[in-house]
Amino acid sequence: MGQVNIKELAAKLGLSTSTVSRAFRNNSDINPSTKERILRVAEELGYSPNIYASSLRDSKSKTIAVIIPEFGNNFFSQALKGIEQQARSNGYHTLIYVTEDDVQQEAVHIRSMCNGRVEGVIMSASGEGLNHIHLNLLKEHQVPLVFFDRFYEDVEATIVTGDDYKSSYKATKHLITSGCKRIVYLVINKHISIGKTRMQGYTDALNDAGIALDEALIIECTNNREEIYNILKQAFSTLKPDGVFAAVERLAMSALRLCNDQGIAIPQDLKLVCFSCSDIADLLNPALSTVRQPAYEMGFRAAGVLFDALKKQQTFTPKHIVLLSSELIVRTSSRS
Amino acid sequence: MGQVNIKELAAKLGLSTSTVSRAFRNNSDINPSTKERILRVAEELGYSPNIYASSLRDSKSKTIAVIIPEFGNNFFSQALKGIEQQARSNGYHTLIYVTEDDVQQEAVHIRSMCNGRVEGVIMSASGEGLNHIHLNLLKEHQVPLVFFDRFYEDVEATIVTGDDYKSSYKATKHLITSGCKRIVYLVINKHISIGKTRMQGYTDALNDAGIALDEALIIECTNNREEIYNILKQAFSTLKPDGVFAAVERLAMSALRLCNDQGIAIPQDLKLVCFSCSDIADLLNPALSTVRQPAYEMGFRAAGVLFDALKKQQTFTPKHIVLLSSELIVRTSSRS
DNA sequence: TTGTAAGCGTTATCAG
DNA sequence: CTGATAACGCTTACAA
Repeated sequence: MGQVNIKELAAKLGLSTSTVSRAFRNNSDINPSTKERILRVAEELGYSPNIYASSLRDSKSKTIAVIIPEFGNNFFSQALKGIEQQARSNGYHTLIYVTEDDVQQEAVHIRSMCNGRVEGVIMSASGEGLNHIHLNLLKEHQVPLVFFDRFYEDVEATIVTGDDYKSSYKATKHLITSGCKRIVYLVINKHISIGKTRMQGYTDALNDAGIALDEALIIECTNNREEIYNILKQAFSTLKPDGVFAAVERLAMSALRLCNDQGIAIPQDLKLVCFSCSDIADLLNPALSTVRQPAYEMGFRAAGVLFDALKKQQTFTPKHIVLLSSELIVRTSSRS
Repeated sequence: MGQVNIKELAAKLGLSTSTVSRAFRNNSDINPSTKERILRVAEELGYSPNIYASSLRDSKSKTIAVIIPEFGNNFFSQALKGIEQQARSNGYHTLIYVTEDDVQQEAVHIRSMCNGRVEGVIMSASGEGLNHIHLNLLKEHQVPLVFFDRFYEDVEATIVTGDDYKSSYKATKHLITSGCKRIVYLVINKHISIGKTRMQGYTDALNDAGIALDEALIIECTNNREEIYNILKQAFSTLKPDGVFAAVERLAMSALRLCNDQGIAIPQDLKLVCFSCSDIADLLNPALSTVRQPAYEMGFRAAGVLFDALKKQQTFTPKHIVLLSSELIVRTSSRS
């Protein structure tokens, strides 16, 4: 690095390193004019304190990490936006890690965070509810953790998530009252936290309406667009559903595409509702009924919880769940 | 931090700190069995080398920074995905900074990167082409920089961007040959790099078709959905356009919404084409013609350039432009 | 193959 | 208000 360091700067100024150091802190006793002179020359020389030395000195990194399962969908980018904004206004730096839905990756990332790199972690879980000893590392290293959206139930940490059960129940009930009898549930993985919770809302709504649960109507998909399409094509042709409740946006989009291709009329032949953070659901053909999660707010709040803990010097966040309510927005795709 | 350090670990093992340190490096001379024993006990005690101490020692942070103007749109999340993936496979950490289209913020972020925090920067510019002395800081501190999408022409760095001029020309020409006579150009800011380049394609296409440029048809919008809507409403009612070319997705979506609301038939009354990375353009009402930028690839390539430079120990990236071609996908919204 | 020791750039403490 | 000094935890010559 073509870096000037504090020693050189001090030498050039005819001062000690301590005095120079003080110029960069706000609380220290220092002659205002000395301070000003130091800052001016520092500016000229392009000096600023090496953060690794500082961090090493007082084990503060002013950095948080965000771990998410995937990237490039509306939900996570909006949540991330909320987190980043919160971090920025708290003067923190934000490291971002993607797991691609792989718990192994998650573990790798977590491990890389236990050497003081970050002061706290915000994450949306990738795994299934078992196998997360890797999170104990954070506890051991006293790095506070906050979950958002997807979480591990047995890990002690604050959770900020949506009222998925309730909204799923509501969405399913809405389909039922709109006349649907054979409602399929589309999900990536019915065992992970959100897939599971949302399914529970679905099954309970069916149950309460006196509709027997047909396991065949629960369709597990993948993350790949072509695969999803083919799975749905196959499933729709054999199952003849008249309603679709999709746990994630991507699945609903493929369903929509399939219906358009196959001439299945929405909402006449089939009604469709899904979880989605898309801001153009109203422009789709037909306009899509959605359960809209407050993604931005979720990120913002989760980060807020973390920074509160950090301010209080807490080494963990209390086991506590913050439920943000989602909104069921009925549009053409599920009108009766 | 409840951190074990190398000294304690060494003591517990009856070894010196150097030997322990060697166990964590791959190249050093060390007895394999000693190494194994060290690693095992380290695991037990939850030890891993403090990265700030390491970074301080050999001024390597294994971290890059990404600076983007905004968050939560398809383009940047996909680009980010490409960058993150590249970083991950190179064993680097990724810091993310958002400027909210504010050059001041950009400067603040840049400044915070010149103390060794990062080894390189990938950024999409927020400013207008002047006023970027703040980037000299990176050069002074020998931190290599790569631009993607939006750049500053006078800054020496590699640029990875789309062939915006060509695609804009093509898109506009397509509208013209589809019969449009009064094509409006929607843009957030016609002076910044992409807004400007895309406008050039638009004006040249008009020109080559013998259509006189009408400045009134260039409509500058904001970033706010309601404001955009109102601006367009006003503009459309007075200008009566029969074609729309939007420099960014968001503007086209508002145009679409407006037309839907006002009963302006697309493509009969008005044809619409826009830059967009949406993967559901085909599902819109009507299916939207788009210029699709290779966002993911752009991020991936930009990061690739940076890591190449890093591997070669270069302190800068050469002034050089990589143009990735966009694809004009004609759908219903602009069919004649 | 292992140990010793210097030093990376800062800052808190203490003394002046 | 300013200066000297030790320490943060690690790595790498160099010595053994």
